[in-house]
Amino acid sequence: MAKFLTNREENYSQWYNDLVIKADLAENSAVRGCMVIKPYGYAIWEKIQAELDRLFKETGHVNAYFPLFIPKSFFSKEAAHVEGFAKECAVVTHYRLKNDENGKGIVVDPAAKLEEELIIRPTSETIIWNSYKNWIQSYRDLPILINQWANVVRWEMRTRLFLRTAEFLWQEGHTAHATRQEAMEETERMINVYASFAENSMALPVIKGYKSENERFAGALDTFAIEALMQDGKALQAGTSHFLGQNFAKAFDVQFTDKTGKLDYVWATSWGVSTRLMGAIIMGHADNNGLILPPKLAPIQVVIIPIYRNEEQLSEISVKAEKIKKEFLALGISVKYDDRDNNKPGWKFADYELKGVPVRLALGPRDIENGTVEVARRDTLAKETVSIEGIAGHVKKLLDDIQENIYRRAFEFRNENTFRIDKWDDFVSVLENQGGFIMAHWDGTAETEEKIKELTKATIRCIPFDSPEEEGKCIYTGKPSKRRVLFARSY
RNA sequence: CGGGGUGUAGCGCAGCCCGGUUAGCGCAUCUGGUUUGGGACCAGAGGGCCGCAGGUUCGAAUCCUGCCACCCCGACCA
Repeated sequence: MAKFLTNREENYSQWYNDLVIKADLAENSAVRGCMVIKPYGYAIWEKIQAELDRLFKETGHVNAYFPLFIPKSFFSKEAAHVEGFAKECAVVTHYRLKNDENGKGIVVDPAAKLEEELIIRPTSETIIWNSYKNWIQSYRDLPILINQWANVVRWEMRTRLFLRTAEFLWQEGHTAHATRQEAMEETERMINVYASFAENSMALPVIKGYKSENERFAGALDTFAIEALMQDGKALQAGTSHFLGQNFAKAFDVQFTDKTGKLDYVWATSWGVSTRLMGAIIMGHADNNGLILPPKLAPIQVVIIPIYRNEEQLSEISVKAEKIKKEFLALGISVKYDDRDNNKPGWKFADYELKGVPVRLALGPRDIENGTVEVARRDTLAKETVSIEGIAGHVKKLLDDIQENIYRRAFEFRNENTFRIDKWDDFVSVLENQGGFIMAHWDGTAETEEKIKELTKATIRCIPFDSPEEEGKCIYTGKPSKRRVLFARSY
């Protein structure tokens, strides 16, 4: 089986690329590093969006929209921020084209040079804080809890569908608060929202923690992240939440009068997840037969495939199938009845497996006769024949079961591939031979972190919130350390 | 951005080294028929600016130059 997919064990990254293309999620476009997200892939993104949007609103946030373009001068107001993003910015310098004088197509009109160049947003802190300046005068104007769904551009050297593209879709929350504590609470709240989304909806266990100074967001005082382990033993940063302190308020001069009448700078956070989550879902669950979508994010949760020898049988099956379909819809289960006659059932079975549809029902003459239906689950590929009576309830439970099972599977995989390591040689050999998460001591210096990265390509993914205090010696320098941190090679 | 590879029908590829009839194969597509419980079969048909732009030549998919895109390995990064 799976003769259309590269084997995962043979070539992991080719397997990933094949899967994205063959499951019809996305493809490369004519523009370097930019992808076309195809309807099936976009449908998954829409499910992700819908659930996250619900969670954001539940925690008091509202949506708004800010411009795609950021004047260059805004960008340079926060020093660390510009430093971090300068190398990957797309810049608009002109606003008009004209016919080439040699009659060969069109050229940029040099007369139409912009007074001030516009940066295509790689992230929106600066353009947003420029607005916040006008919105905030008093503590009564706070907090501001805004999220925006947008596209951003980061001119990446090397791109991969969903994991790293020059343009990507994301959401970015930008909040403003009266106190340090409130902003810190918000930063924590949102990393928790991301973590529970990852675990409950994406069925992927994640580790929450602080980023080391090196890995922090440009302009942040603290960055929290969730890190997931992929099947090839590499880590994927799945979401970040930043405590920005008063950096952007100071850069954009956003002050407010507090309850005591004193002027102070506003405290800020920002937080985001992107279409990269698609990559996490793929690499977290999929197998050699294709995608395995968590039922909660599957655009099609159940597919019904008719098996028939003639038109008569088909119409009989179709009547039954449409009836079942209604029962599913009544329970809020999304279902597709695939009665296309250009492919045989076996072809459809393989195709829906490739696309990761959690549950497949096959309905044939045998079933019509016996009042049964064949139920196949994508996660285990197990098949059973059950009574057609009460099928919707049965499948609903099965979907919950699949959601739970793939989470458990990913959880066990992560546990089996998380190592507590105290010797440098072991550290290197685990990274070389199997990958995975490594919990090891670190002396807390950026130099050591840098050196370890240089030698092993592993970085500190995060300092887990729940990493207990424990006396130890740095894995590389042997200097004293108070807690273990999470190392891994990463995407 | 450095090193390596690739680009020929919707997809996967052969042809290129050594220039020369009408550019070929498999899958897919269309038509007709037989089929349909794990990627069906037979017969026929359609589909090509040989990545793009220049150059060499009587003649270029094939040789040369430039550009574009993709893949792999580095540096950078969500």
